[in-house]
Amino acid sequence: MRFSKTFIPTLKEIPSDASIPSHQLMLRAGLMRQLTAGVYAYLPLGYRAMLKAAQILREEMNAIGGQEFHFPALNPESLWIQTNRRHIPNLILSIKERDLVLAPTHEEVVGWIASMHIQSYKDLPQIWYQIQTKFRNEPRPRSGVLRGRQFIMKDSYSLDATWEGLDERYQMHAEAYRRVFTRCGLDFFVVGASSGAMGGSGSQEFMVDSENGEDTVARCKQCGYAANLEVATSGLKGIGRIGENKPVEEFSTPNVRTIDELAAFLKTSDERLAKSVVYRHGDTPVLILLAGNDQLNESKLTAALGEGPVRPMDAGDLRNLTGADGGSIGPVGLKGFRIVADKRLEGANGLISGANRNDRHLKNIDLTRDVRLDGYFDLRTVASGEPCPQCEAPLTVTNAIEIGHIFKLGTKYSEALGATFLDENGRTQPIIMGSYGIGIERIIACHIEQSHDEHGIIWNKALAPFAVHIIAASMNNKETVLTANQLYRAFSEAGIETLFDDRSSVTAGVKFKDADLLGMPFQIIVGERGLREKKVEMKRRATGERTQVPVDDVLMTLKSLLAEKPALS
RNA sequence: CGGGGCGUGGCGCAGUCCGGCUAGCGCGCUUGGUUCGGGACCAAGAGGCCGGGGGUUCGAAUCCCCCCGCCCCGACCA
Repeated sequence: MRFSKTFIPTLKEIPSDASIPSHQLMLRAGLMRQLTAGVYAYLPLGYRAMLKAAQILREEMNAIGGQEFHFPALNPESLWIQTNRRHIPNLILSIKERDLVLAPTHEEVVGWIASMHIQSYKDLPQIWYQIQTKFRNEPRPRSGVLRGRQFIMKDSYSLDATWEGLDERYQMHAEAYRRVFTRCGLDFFVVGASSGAMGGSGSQEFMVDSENGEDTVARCKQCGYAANLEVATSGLKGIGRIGENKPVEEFSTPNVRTIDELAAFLKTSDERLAKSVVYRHGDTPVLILLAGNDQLNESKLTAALGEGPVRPMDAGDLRNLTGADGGSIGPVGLKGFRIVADKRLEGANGLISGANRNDRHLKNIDLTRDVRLDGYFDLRTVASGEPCPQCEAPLTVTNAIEIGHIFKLGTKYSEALGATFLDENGRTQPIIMGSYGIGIERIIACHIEQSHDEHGIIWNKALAPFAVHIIAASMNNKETVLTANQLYRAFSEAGIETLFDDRSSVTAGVKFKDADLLGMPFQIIVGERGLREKKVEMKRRATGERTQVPVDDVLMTLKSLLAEKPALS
């Protein structure tokens, strides 16, 4: 395309609303503009990049037998009431004038179609996918395109007759996703994840390391263990039992509120101090016991307690129910609470915990003797440096951006929607589903996060809006214009996507700056200087390396460079 | 939803505390000329309900009240 006829509004200065590199560059390079919080208009250059990602997705989805659909974004509200997802907090945006909602995902629609037309095990398995705009009632959009209220997603759904089939479809997706992200040139990794409100039996996330990510993951460099902090575990040992088992004894702890204060007061480590944290699970008060100063992990707590909302108990309720304040709560003699403990406390004795009287604690607590527990669960949050659960090497905890998520859903949605089939024995069974998503904008933004410098974007060949950027240094020089035009035509005829900066209104300097900002993999600079020797300059954006190439050889040279396959990771 | 910041030509900002001439600066834009390989120069221009509403005042971008929008931190995150 000719630059002079293409809408590429570049910005010299950094827009004040953008704080992370990908956001700044997507605006500066004219890929997109923000309409309102979390909603972006994609301009020609940005949309081209997104189409590149979408095409890769199509190819890889088709390769595993996926069939492309286009489901409606407008859904009847009733469909979401049927699956009990209408009122999940911060999920659905709705239409005021009708009982319609904007779909945040498409399990419901898939289930609806399947319920009508999948009748026999012979109709299964199926992989249905689409690339479509999703809407979400995001409370706080942020980081440019990384968390928006409207975004484009490749979502696919597998339908199976057996659990083994689901495993197979899930595995196929995992592999397809690896190929997709590899082809996109992303440096990514896979973590075990929580299935959260989606339900289901297993899930993994595809992650990109980034300080600007809002997910936190624990990883082991030695054995490759990786998990979202929501589910990550560590090899930290339980605190076990100690020899003497004295009777429980109350003692005074004036003004002690936190575990650290208690440890300081007692002049001991926090090892045998049991921290009590108080929550509500629906209407049920719950006391959670943790070893020392371990941090409660709410995702794990939610999973352990089962269906229903989980939230911290407010201070007033706590006082009414226990007669004490936060720092003095404990499990012994506590009435009306469900009590759960972290696994590190399994069978422990000799513990110190709150006495349910302000400024008083109890010592010599034996969980097996003194407390009516509802069980031990893994409830703590892993911290950096703790031993890996698989190999004991220290774990590192870092931020990451989620670019894909795969779920084994099971039968939750098919049951709610009546999506069943007849098995070989003529029995009605719910279809076993999986769902799999990849955010298109996130692919683009993550690539830019991973591939830019102080001058601009550095596109890889797979996602670049154009493979080549021809710069006519001067449009006043006949020879330059002629050669640049010839090359542009030759490249185009050879099927090489080319952006030709043919602007006569700006100086060469502006074109060079824009070319670096836009970041196409190869720049071909046509100018008087080189043409005296019948040469043009070829610059690799990634390395800055420049070479003089005879005009007659440029096409061939480019072709071979563009054919180079990136190393598969 | 809690905390913080911001809102002034297309973009980036100053002016707001302490009210006062015609609301400034840089970039961009238009026209003419000179330049022409790393964001050129000269000259002349265009472009503003100072986020919105209400109030105080002789007088409001500036003070007071209400509202809206955007960004950041937290809560939340299919």
